[in-house]
Amino acid sequence: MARTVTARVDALASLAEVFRAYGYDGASIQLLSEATGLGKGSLYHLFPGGKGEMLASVLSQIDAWFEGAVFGPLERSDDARTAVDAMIEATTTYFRSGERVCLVGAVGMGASRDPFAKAIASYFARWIEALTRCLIRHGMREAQAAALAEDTVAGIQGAIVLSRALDDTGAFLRVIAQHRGRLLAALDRTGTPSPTA
Amino acid sequence: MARTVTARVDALASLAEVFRAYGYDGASIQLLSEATGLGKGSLYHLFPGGKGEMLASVLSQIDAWFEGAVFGPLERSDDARTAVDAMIEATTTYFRSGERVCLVGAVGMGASRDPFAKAIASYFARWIEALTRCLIRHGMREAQAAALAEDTVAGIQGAIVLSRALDDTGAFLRVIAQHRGRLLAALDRTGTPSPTA
DNA sequence: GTCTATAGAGTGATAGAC
DNA sequence: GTCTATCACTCTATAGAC
Repeated sequence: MARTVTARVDALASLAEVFRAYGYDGASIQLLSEATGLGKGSLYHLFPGGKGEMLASVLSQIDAWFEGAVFGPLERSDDARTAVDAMIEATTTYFRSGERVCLVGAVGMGASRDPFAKAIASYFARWIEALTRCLIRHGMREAQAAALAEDTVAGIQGAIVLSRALDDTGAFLRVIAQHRGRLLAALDRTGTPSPTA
Repeated sequence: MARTVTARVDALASLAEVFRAYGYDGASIQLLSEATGLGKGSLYHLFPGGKGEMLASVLSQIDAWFEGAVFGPLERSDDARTAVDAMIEATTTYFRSGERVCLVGAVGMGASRDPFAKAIASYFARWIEALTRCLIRHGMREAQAAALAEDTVAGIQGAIVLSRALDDTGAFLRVIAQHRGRLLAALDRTGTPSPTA
């Protein structure tokens, strides 16, 4: 049992890599088998639901990572400026400045999204919610916070699309910098003034 | 010969629909054949390069449409505010408020993007360039115009990703409204002042 | 007849499932 | 490793315009 759980977790990183590189349809069982070093039989033993369960598990692991590294910190922070900067840094690192596709977003754009639609929607809803709450706790009006959060999350996704399309991580970094600047500027105009009191 | 050209053009719309719905890998020749109403033989006669040539032709047709409906008008307009609004409206309609995926962006995120990388990059580069020039012609500083244009194009792509993920066209409309507001606000702060002179 | 557009059975390879 | 389904693609045969 423990071995199964460990083996599953160990496999997830390799599975994620393949899904990211080839998409859901393009990721063949053979590729997944080679990447994990597990035979086809072992893969189906670990993931009886087949390829669908493999992707679902990967998406769930991604969601958990973001919960721990991005969403949670946003909600728990007591300084919105630091929290925003931490989010920017974490996502820039995670998405490798746009070289690395957002698997959740990519699956959502694809043909086979239906079985994963709930997981995809909740990932983005959670991200927007966490950022919104962070901004509100800083004193921002709810409507503005929600709009800004939605805009920022969309901007990060767009930055990935654009930098992949142009094959230019600079595009990602520039777009993200704009969003960071807007968030910090809006915070400066809000509630707690930074140095002055 | 003329018949061939017509048949090709007629087929492109159906091919595009299938590529959009199923992605490049997921779009089987059988699906493409059913959607166009053409037998496999006819498809391969019209597109000797196979599926790759079909997608390349579709991308090229999309590019041509945007050139005529978006990029060109942006560059030729003599009022930036009107031009920005026209771009917003054209893209909102074209992407059906985010229900319709951007095929160019989607292929760029996918595994089989390599053969189409040039076309994808030039589509986005052209869009950013056209918007940048429109803003510059209005009097905006080049650096600000370029940053704003890049940010806007990324934002539109992100809005599509987000609204598809959340299955909510409202997300698209809200994000696009934010970008429109920022463009117009920046224009108001620039060169030609709107009513006052 | 010639030629082009068409259809669709047939090819080998490879998919996912077990 | 085995199984069946399906993949992209080829090839042959034919229908109709001139």
